Amino acid sequence: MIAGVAACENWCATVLEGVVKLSKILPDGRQQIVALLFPGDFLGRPFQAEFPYTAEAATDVHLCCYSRTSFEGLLRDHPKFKQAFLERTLDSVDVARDWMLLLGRKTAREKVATLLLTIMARSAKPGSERGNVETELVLPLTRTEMADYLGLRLETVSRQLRQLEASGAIRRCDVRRILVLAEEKLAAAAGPPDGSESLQPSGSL
Amino acid sequence: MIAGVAACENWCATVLEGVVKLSKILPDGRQQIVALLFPGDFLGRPFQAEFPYTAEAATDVHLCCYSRTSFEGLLRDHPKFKQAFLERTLDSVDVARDWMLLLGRKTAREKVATLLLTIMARSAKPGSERGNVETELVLPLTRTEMADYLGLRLETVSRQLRQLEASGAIRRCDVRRILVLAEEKLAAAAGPPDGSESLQPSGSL
DNA sequence: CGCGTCCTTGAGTATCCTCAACTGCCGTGG
DNA sequence: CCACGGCAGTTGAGGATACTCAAGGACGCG
Repeated sequence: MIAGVAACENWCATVLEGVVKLSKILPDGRQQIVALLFPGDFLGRPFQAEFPYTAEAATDVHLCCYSRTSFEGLLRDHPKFKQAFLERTLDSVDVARDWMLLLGRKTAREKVATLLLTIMARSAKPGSERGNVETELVLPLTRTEMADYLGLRLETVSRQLRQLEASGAIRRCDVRRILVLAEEKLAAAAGPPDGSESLQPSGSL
Repeated sequence: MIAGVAACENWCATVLEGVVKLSKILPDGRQQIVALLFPGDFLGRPFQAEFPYTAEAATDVHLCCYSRTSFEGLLRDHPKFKQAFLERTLDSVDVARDWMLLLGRKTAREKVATLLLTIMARSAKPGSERGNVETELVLPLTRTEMADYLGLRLETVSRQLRQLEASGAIRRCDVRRILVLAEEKLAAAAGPPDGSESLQPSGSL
């Protein structure tokens, strides 16, 4: 179990529990979270000494760690494993580019609503078939982190959450806990769906 | 040689000449260019029937095309090739995430300056060792396309270019041709460099 | 109890967007 | 040959969204 910032140059890991954020930080303090890693996601950068991000635990995290070189050996020796890793990496590209659309072209309202839907989708247990009942979702991020993920300021995130609540889409039970009252309203607030929806949101890097 | 929009579901290609833009388009018309493909870059999405982007020629383009399945066969049968493709794909993730930082956290000025530097770097001939002389660079994009890549409006791009000219960093010879008078000024306008600079800008997807 | 962190809310503002007019260029066709 | 329309770009005026700054509340911890 690890909490805090990790260097992540000579090792890789699989997230077992919790959420890890990957971010880029400018010298002047501006920060952009570039990915959220949920259980099952891979953390690391094979075939390169430099790890080009800052990895930080967003919640308490359990990792399954291994050395970078041994992971590279695994990829070398097991074609099927390598194939799976390649497909995951291709998915990571798609996920990053989806987020580019959000960062570049969506309004603050749409950004926040999209984030809630994304967290809901990714933190759902794979097996649990949820009906249309109200879903409670636990935010793994602070307001500042949400802002850094969405390209907004924390005050803006706070205000948009309040407005989503006013619209009846959600209810803020608690700072970290949000009840999704009307998923369709939330989806509407998230803006028009991209024409080419990817099927499975799996495989972050 | 191909110009126009391509479906790109059952084939892949390598860009031989020209520039291809990959974009995501929302039903309401909002558009985000998610990658620019220069000569040597790969175009396609193996292991998936859906191609999740719109590919469009930004300039006249020469492609080396092959069927998706045959490319997948190549990956299957040639581990070294697969390795190279995997590393390129990993680089693509990094490139996309670098751009996320730009989209989420940079000002209009910084965005435009960064774009110019990026285009300069990517369109430089690999062999040509350029001294500190003034470099002329040819934009492969219209103002609208630059805006769609940067998450701005075309008017804003136009104004920022004028201001960069006023600052003495560049000179607009022509709508499409820009003379970089002072690369260090341009770099300054592009904002603080990211702490973890990747070494080679190669390998888009 | 006091302090620090996170969050909320308000007031004022700046950046970037919207709308609109105008220019230059180019290809078409009278 | 020149008029015309369309497209790309520039520029200006005005406005909206999101930011900045600031104050205050809630909560946890020493």
